[in-house]
Amino acid sequence: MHLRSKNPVTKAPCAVLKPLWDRLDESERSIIGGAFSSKRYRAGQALYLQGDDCRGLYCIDSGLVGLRRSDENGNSALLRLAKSGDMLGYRSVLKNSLHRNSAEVLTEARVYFVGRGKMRWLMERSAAIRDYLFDQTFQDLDRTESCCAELLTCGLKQRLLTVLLELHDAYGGNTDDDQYRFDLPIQKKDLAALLGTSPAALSRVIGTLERDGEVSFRGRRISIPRYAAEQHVMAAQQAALN
Amino acid sequence: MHLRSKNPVTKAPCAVLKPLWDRLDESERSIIGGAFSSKRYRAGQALYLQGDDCRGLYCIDSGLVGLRRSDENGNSALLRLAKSGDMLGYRSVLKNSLHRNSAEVLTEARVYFVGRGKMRWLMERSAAIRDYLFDQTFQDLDRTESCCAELLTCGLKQRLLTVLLELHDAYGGNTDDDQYRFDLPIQKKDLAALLGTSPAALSRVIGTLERDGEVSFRGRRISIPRYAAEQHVMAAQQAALN
DNA sequence: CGGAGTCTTGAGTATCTTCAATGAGCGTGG
DNA sequence: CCACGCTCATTGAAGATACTCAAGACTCCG
Repeated sequence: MHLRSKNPVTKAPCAVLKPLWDRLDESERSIIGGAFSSKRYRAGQALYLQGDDCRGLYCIDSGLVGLRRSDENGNSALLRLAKSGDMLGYRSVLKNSLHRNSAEVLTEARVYFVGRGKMRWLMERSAAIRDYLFDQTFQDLDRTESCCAELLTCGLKQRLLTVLLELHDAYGGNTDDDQYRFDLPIQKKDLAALLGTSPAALSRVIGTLERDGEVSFRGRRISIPRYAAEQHVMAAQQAALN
Repeated sequence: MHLRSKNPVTKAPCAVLKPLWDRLDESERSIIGGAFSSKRYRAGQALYLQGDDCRGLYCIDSGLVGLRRSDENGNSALLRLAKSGDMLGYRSVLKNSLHRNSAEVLTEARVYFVGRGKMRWLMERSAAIRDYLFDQTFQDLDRTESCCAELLTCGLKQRLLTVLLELHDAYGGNTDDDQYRFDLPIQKKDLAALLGTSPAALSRVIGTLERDGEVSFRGRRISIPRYAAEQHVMAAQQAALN
């Protein structure tokens, strides 16, 4: 991008590290700059599998990655989607433990990687990096807790709407007219897994929502009437109370 | 306990801080020793409410505290139980944010408190305290994520068994004979809220489990046949893959 | 004993699962 | 280009699961 882009010290290695980058001093930057390698993944590949031991930290630059947990009965669910800017595996790095989830690439993705040795080394040197990871952990906890709360209190319909609006925010569709529009970036079977249900049930729920005019699917193109979206967001915000 | 127990520097102010205490040096101990105040709560009282701003950190010495989240429709659920050794509110302290959940005392409890100013001050001084909180956050995240995964994949029956076994571990009943036994420490309506269901549904589920011989309720006294418990635990452990 | 809160039970309904069949989309190889 | 196989998506039907509302029973405590 920039004129001096060949100098590794002047730019963040990937978008995900931009906020961290700004907090680092020159020497920290030069250390971290060379620690990352990057790789492209196609949909269907896995960054790591549940039960693997931890090789290092993955930073998603582009694409969508699903975190899947499977149980003994073959049941599995997507705990969440990770998108550009998210970091995966930092817990296993810091606790030196096995991965508790699988990370599977859902849409073609570019991912940056730091081996866990380097990662630990960086953690010991830089308070900025420690603080940054601490913040990330808090964010993950908030998100997971909210997800948990929604699972405890809401039905499929509401949860589907929540996920769709999150996808809309993340995948910035236009909100020009009176509809929120965007393209569903993942397959419906993955959307179903994210909601903890079957594709069949999802299909039916979408049917009833369309009948009620709360959402419209045309192929992958999704439209949500502004009134329905805002009503849903209002409720969620009021629940969070801030 | 010890001979010199009157010296505040030599003993941890409460059980919850024991693991932290062992990591601190003399000066850190003397600082933190005077920072805590303690208070007894009766069942039904609240430590704080969802939407309150954060006064400080609560450390549970004894008793059970439920973390409840309510949404706009009056629906509410217990996200989790906190027991002796757990710390509440540290996220709001560190992020300077509002409480996202209410903390209500379910059984008579003793709780230690540190104001958020002191808390921050301590955080800045002591790396041991920071690390300790970081660990706690990780544990919370793991627990919440597992809860979320279970909600996505399991029915009421399994979730009830999981909660009962957790309570058994926490509330140490005897495992002398071929039954896991303990007293249900909370009301059934709270147990229902913890499972995200109604007392009515819970009652029915218990009925079917008793009919199948997987659990037995006599008043508050609960017995779980060893084979049923171990089968359930096995499955869960296999799921965690470590 | 009375009252409040808690727990159980019943009946009807809504939601979700499972299995199976069908259809739609897509890439491969003839 | 089309036939084939594959995965994904939808739909139907039957059954299981869970929810709501409401009535009644139980328990604790004054």
